[in-house]
Amino acid sequence: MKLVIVESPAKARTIAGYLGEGFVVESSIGHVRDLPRSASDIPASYKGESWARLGVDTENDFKPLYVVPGDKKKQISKLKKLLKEADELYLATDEDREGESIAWHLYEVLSPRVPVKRMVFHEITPDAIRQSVSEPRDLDRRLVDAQETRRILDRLVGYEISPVLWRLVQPRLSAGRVQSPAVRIVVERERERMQFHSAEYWDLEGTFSAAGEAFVATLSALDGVRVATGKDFGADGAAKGSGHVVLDGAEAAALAADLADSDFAVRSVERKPYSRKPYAPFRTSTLQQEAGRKLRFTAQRTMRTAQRLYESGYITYMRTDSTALSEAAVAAARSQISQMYGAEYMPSKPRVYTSKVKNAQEAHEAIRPAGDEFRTPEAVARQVEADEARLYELIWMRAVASQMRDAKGESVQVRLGGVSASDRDAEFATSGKVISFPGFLRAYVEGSDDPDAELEDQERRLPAMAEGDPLGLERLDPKGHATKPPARYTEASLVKRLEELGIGRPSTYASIISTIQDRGYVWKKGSALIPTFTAFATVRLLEQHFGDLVDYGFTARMEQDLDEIAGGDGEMVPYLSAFYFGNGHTGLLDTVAEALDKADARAVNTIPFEGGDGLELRSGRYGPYLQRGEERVSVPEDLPPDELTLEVAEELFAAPSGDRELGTDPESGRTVMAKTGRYGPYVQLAMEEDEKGKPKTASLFKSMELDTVTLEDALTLLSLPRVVGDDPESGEEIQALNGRYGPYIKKGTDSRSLETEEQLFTITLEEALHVFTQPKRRRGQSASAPLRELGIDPDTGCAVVVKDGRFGPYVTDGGVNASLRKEDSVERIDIDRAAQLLRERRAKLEAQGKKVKPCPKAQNG
DNA sequence: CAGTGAGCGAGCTTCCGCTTGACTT
Repeated sequence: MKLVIVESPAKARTIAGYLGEGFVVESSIGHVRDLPRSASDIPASYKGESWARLGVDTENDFKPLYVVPGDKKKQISKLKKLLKEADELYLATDEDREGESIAWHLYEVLSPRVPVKRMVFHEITPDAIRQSVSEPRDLDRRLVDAQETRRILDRLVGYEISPVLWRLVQPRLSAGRVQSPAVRIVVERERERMQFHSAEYWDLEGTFSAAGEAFVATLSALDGVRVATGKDFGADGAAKGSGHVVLDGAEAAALAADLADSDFAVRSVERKPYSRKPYAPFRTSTLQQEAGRKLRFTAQRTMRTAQRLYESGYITYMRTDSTALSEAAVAAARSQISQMYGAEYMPSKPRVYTSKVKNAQEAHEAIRPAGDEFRTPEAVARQVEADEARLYELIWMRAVASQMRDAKGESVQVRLGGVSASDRDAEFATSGKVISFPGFLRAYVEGSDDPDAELEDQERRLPAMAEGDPLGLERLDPKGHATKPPARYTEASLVKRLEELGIGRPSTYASIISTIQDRGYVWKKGSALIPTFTAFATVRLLEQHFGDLVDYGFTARMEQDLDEIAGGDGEMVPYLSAFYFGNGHTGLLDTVAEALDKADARAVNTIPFEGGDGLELRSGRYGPYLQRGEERVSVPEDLPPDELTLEVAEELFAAPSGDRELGTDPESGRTVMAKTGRYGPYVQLAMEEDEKGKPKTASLFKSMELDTVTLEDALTLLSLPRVVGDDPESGEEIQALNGRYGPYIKKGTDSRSLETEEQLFTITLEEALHVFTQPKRRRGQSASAPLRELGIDPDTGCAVVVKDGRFGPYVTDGGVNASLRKEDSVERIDIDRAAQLLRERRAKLEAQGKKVKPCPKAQNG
């Protein structure tokens, strides 16, 4: 038996059918080994290494530590079992950098004792598969090196720079070769919008008639000088260049009146043939863009739906950067064209699409209907769900249209004009388009991010006109226009931009969008991607200290270097060493150190704010806020940055967010306010402007909410502290109060927490005195009661127990404590594991030069 | 960012790129 391993289970099923008896086809389900993802993935024997967190031994030739992730272990043992029965192994993963690497990892993990062959194919057809079996090659170690270099570089960048963000911006943030430029693209667009000043300009829209047929034309020139359009204005709102005239509303209205009785005639008619080629079949990025524009799908929904179509055998592989069609696909498209649209829609020769995508690896075909005969959308719709049917139709239309003839027609430009009562020459222009042969447009019209551009695609007919023809004037309307800031990115346009820059891969476009949202860099309003204030702070830090990383050309340069490694003109270790330690330039390691040393957290988190003298916009621990002198006010997180104008800022200062009037305190006559502060929601007795001192405040109980708290609740809260009584021994007053850590009672400088907020009002003097006789202890915790007793630690001879603490469950021997790890649980942990954790903890304490407290028994003996 | 009294066990977060499922309700 010969064992063939491919990457995808669906592919394995198809190929198994083509190879038949004597072959078993299985899948690796993607990569089978990787650097440890998080601390819990690091084997215990490596935990102590200084480089364990990176998973790359930077001191020893960047040797990577590979582990088989938990979710892949089952598949590996399955493959191992099959390999025992096999007398030959074919590694048939994709023929690109990642595929070659998967093949190598499989080889390493399976350590086969039978002959191993590398087998590659680009088309999944019986012929292609049979041919590739008969023409195997060897593993390409250089290509594997290039992948490993890419993998390690990404790890070094991500895991060295992210901690800088934790220190200077916020914990849990992330930086990476791909995500950081993506965030920067969105931030830069928002910056442009923030700096944008709209310009107003006017023209005239005239309705004319020729031979009884009406049409519309726009004022294009006045006294021979071109009338300005949107393109003549800069982002600062000022007109740029010369040779045009800008009209304001009054001028436009005056001109309209002046032209009301003028005679108009056609001045020129210019006809041009019109022709348009179809679009290439889909690759991942264009599918995501079109599904976004036409079906309003997110990138994720598109990929999920395509995955189902692929698994059911309706379409070819959906993660591809190629627009190439196999011969069988071209034949299928052509036969469908002649059947459905007629032979005149079919070009004499098949169209060939060559990809212009940067860094394309082209391991697969374009995305198209599967098989040697395309199933019609109607046939597929009967068998699948709505989303799948719609996406299939889109894929089908695009693939079929790509092999159809060009659309043909004629476009016409008409100029017309007249002279006004005060002798001004006004020229108008209009254009039309007539399609004489629709060609591929019969099957497919591309969607657009810009609705105006989409309109252009429509046919527009004009009446028949010739130079010198007199025209009737039906009406003249002054039209005001305003220039608009560049549109925000959508998922579709961001994917397009990333692809243009060669950043990211087909398998990751959708997850890039998810990542930048999950990390809190970007949020969606409708389909627009809006950067958060955190994103501004992060991008600014990265621009100032890691300019190379967020440079849009970084990935392209890396790809060139990887190509050199793959081609034998470069080597991994010197390359990584230069990148990390530096070589005639500053390496990553020093750049990180310098950033930590020089960057000022306050400056980093301050976002430039136009026009606000003495006004600072900052991203802080509690979200974004504005500061002016001593005054501070929160900025709502869902306020798009470009809407934060000086005017809005003033409004925010005037009415701090979330404030609510609850009513009047009958005793003092003061207004009772509910507010949100640094420590959460609270109520307050308002004070007059000129009053001195501080207003009385009280935190809400946990059971209350800011939106629902009543005046009665507020008055109860504000009645605290309550005097419980006097201590008969010392004479000191005992008070019940609500504080930072919840309800408590206080006697002089001594205090004890209470169990419930209710007790603040019900506790008696006797009960309070009893509470004071007890030792201080944390809320809700009976005096250090262990969750479990594990027995005696063989290392120390002390009893070890599991306790629950602030940071979750931990084990302790009375001297040293150690938190349970992700892979541990209170129920399953045993004494051996606990002893191991304690050993590790002791070692770590010693390494940090801290004292290791011995456990009670060791102390005694 | 409103201001009021503890005592106590840290450890982990993060990258990019391949590929699918899932302890249960």
